[in-house]
Amino acid sequence: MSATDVRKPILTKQRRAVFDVIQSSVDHLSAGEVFDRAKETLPGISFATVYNALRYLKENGMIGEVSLSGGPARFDRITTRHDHAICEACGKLVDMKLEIPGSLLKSAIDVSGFKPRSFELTLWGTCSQCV
Amino acid sequence: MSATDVRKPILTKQRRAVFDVIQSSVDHLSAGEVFDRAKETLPGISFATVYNALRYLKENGMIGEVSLSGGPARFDRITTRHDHAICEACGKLVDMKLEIPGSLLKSAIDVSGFKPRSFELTLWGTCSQCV
DNA sequence: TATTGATTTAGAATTAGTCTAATTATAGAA
DNA sequence: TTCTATAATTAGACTAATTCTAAATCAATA
Repeated sequence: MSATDVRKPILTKQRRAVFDVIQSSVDHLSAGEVFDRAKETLPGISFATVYNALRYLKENGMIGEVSLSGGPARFDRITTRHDHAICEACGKLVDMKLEIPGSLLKSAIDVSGFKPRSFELTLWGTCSQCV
Repeated sequence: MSATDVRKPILTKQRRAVFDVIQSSVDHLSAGEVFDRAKETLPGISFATVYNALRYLKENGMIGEVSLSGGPARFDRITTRHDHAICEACGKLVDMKLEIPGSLLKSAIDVSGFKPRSFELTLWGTCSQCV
């Protein structure tokens, strides 16, 4: 789907169930966790459909994805640009909305030579519970 | 191993082979790619040893790790703090050394409440070859 | 209603990474 | 040097995460 394609996403009942699971959770769920919760409303839903739905929703900008090292991908109900802090002790993932200076972004674009789509600052460290 | 532990890492010949593979590649190799190349100098090396060595070298600050969504972890010969640009079309990973303003880092620490260990700006977009 | 294309399903397959138990290598003590 | 303890390596089984396949179902529309 190209950037100029503005068709409204088709939400089947399976896709809606997956979407609702993500929207209703503050946490960043893995595909397995989404599957477990989606089954509560749609007991017959299959694992493959959850994966298909996650990909579809992501491609249509309805959910976000975060990948951490050493674990499954996690899905994010926030789709606007934002940042993450990751606790290396307990794995906690915290959303942050930081103001990234335009000059920093400009130098990233200049140095890489990339056409930018998005960007994110990630902070690794220890959360207040784990210190 | 704690931050105050300054013992010199023990480099067996397998660990050295793995280290050399990563040092001699500008690309960010996956564990599988490291295994293939390490076998060229050490034909008997096993997959498990490559994983063990990668973990050991990482814990001892001799290599870095980058995780992208939808793919295996990749290893990085650069161990000093730096940033990455990722091409969403071809998967290319480009190293960048950006000057992250202290004020930005401070607000990330304040917002998250984390004790920081490291941080990184990631830029997603399209590289010059893929535009 | 019949057709067509998209979606879902179950389960197999694949990929990435970890674990286990036996073997081998290494460093230090006797 | 030989013995002993510890650590590292190996092969292969295992687990977890994700993707693929082919058949069945569903939904829109001719």
